[in-house]
Amino acid sequence: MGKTERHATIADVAALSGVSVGTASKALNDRGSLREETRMRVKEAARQLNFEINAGARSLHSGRTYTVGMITTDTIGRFSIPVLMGAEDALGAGQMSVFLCDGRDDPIREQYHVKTLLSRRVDGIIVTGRRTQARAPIGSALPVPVVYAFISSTDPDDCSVVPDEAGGAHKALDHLLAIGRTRIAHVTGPEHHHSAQVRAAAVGERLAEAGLTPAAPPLFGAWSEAWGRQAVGILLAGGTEFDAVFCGSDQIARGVAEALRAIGRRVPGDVALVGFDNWDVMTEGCQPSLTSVDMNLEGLGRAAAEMLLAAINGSPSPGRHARPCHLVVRESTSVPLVPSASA
Amino acid sequence: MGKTERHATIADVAALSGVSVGTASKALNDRGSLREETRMRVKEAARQLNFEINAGARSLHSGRTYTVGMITTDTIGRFSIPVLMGAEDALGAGQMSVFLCDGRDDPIREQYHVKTLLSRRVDGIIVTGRRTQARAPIGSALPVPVVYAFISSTDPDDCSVVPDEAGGAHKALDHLLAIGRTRIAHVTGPEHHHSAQVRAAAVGERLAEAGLTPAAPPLFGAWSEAWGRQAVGILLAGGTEFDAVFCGSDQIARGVAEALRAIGRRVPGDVALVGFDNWDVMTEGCQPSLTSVDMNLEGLGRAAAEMLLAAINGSPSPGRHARPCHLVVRESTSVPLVPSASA
DNA sequence: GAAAGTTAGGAAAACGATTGCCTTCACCGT
DNA sequence: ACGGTGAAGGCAATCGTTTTCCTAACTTTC
Repeated sequence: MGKTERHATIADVAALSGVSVGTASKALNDRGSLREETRMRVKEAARQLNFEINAGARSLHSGRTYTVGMITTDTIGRFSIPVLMGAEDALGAGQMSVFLCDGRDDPIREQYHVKTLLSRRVDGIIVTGRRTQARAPIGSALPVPVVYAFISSTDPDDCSVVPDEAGGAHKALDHLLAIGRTRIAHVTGPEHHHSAQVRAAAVGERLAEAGLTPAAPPLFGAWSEAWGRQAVGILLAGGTEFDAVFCGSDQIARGVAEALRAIGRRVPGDVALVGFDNWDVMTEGCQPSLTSVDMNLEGLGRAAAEMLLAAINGSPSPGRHARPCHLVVRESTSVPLVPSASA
Repeated sequence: MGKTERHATIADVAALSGVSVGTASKALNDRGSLREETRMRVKEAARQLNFEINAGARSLHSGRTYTVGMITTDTIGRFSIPVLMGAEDALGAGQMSVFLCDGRDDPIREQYHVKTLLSRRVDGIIVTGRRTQARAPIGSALPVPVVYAFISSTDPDDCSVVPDEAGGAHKALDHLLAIGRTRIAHVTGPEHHHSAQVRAAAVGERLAEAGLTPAAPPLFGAWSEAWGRQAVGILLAGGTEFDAVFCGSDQIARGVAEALRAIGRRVPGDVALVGFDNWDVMTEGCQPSLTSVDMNLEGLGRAAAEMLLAAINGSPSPGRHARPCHLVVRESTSVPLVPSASA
C-alpha cells in the first residue's frame, strides 16, 4: 500500500522552484502577477512533489471548509440512502465533501455528532432520517445553516424538504379512479406512524371528493409483506367487496398480491394494486410488476443540498418545502377494467 | 434555524476569562500547571461562549486530522451500507469522522475523490464496493494507509478484508448434506461475476468431496427473482431430479421458492432451499422463510476500520484477510427429510 | 536622461491552536 | 537577608496557506 512519502508543503514547492512561499501560492492559485514561466515552473515543481494543498490550513485563512455534515437521525436505511446520494451528488458538484454521521436513534450520539461537526467547522448540516415525521431541531441558534431532508423539523422556521405524501396518495387514487375502480381499500403501516396517517387521510379525502366511500376503513398494520397477506384475509373475512387496493408501501402491496394470487383473484383484472415507495426490488419482484408512488428521494436529497448551499451563500429558504411525488404505472394497474372474467 | 453567533475562538475565551491564549489552551486540555480556579474559570468561559475548538487549526499543529475517507468504487448500495455502517461505528469509537465519497463506477470521479481526501489530510482511506472482485489499487505509494473492505485490491501487498464466500458456500452445502439432501442444484448470478464463480466453484468442490455429483451444472443468470423463477423451469425441462437448491443470492432463492410453490413442490419438504446474503427483506418475505448465508458485512466493515486504525498507528496488516460467513437456518431447510408426501 | 508607470516577486502579518521556555512571585530554610 | 524551589501563567515560535503591502528592476515617454 505504500504509506510512503510524507506530504509536501508549499514551502517544499517554493524551495524546489526557487521562489518564495507567497509567490508559490500565487502561482498555484493563478493569482497575483507572475511571469508565465515562473508560474509553470512552480506548477511543475508541485506536480513533481505530488503536492496536495493542505485544505485545513487553507480553511484557517478563508473561514470556509467546503465541507458539510450529514446526520441521519436513525440508522442509515433504505430511505436515507437515496437522499444521501442525491445530496452527495449536488454537494460534490459544489466541491464540497460530506461527513457522514449515523445517529442510531440515540440523542446523545446525535448531539455528539453535532458538536464534532461544528468543531470541524462544516459549512452546513443536512439532517435526514427514516421517517417523515417532524422531529425536534438538532440545536438552536447553531452557527451554521441546517436543512432537514425527508424528515422535517418541528420548528417551522427551519428549512425542511419533504415529499408531498398526501399528493402522492392523491395521484394513486386518481389513477385507480381513472381506470374505473370504485371499491378501493387501503392497507398501510402502523396507525401511529406519520406516513401511514397522512396517506390514509389523503385517501379518505380523495374518495370523498369523488363521492365514493372507502371499500373498508383503512387497515393499519406493519410495513411488511406478512401484513399485506394478512390484510387480504381480513378484507375477505369482512365480506368486503373491492376492485382495487392502495397500499402504504410496496412491501405491503406485494404481500397483498401474493395473497390475492393464492385465492385466485387476478391482478389487475379483478383487483388493481398500487404500492408506495417505488422500490425496485419489490415492484419488479412482484407478480405482476407493481404500480407505485415514487417520492423521488434522490431529487429530494439534491434539492436539500442545493438549499443548503444557497443558505451557506447567504440565501436561506426557511420553512417546509413539499416536493411532488409521481406515479409509476406498471402491470398491476395496466388493465383499464375487466368486465367479468377472462384468461 | 438561527445561523446566528459566529464561532468563538480560543482568544475570545482567553479574553473573557482574563488569561492568555496559551493558558486558555492548557486549561481546556488539562495540561500545564494551573490553579484549579483558573482552569474552571476558563472552562466556564468556553461553555458560556459555546466554544468549539477549531479542529482544522488543531490538526495543523498535530498533523493528525482524526478523519478518514471512505470511497465506494461503485454506487452506494445494499452491500456497501452495512460495511459502511460497521466502519463508521468502529471509527466513531476512535473519535474519527468519516468522509463519504461515492465513486459511481467512474475512475475519474474516483481519482478526484482520492485527491480531495488527501488534500483534506485524512489519516486513512477505506475503499469498498458492490462486488467482491479484486480491483486495481486506488493509487500507489499514497501517503496514508488504505484498507479495502468487501472489495479487494489486485495488489497482494494491500490490505483487503473480504468475506470467505467459498467458506460460506461450503457451510450451505454441509447443511444441506446434513439434512440428508443429495440431489443439489445451484442457481446463481452471471457467469462473469466473481462471486458467482467463486460460489459455484465451492459448490462443485464440496459435492465432489462428499462423493456426489451436482444435480445439474450450475445455472448462471441474473441476480434477480425473475431468474430464479426461470431457472426452476429450466431444471424441470431438463428432467433434473433435485431435493435441494442452493442459490447465489436471496433474490434468486425467492424466485425459486415461488416457482416451486406454483408447481406444487413443497419447500422444504420436497426441496430444501438456501440463499446467500441473508437479506432480511428477502429471507422474511419468502414463503417459507429462507435459510441463508450471512457474510456479516457490518462486522467486516468494523474489522476493516480497526485494521485501518492499526495501520494509522503504525501497525499495518498487509494482505488479504478472509472473514468467515455463517449460516442462518430458517424454515426453508427446517425439515431434516420427508419420506414421500405429507401435509 | 530623468520622472513616472509597470511588473515580478519577496517579506510578513494574519488565521486558530499548541507547547516549550521563560518570568514572576510566594514560600521555604538557613 | 538571601538563595533555592515550585507553581502559575505569559510569550512567542510553530503548523501551512493566503494576502496585503512593499521594493527593486524595467519600460515608457518627453
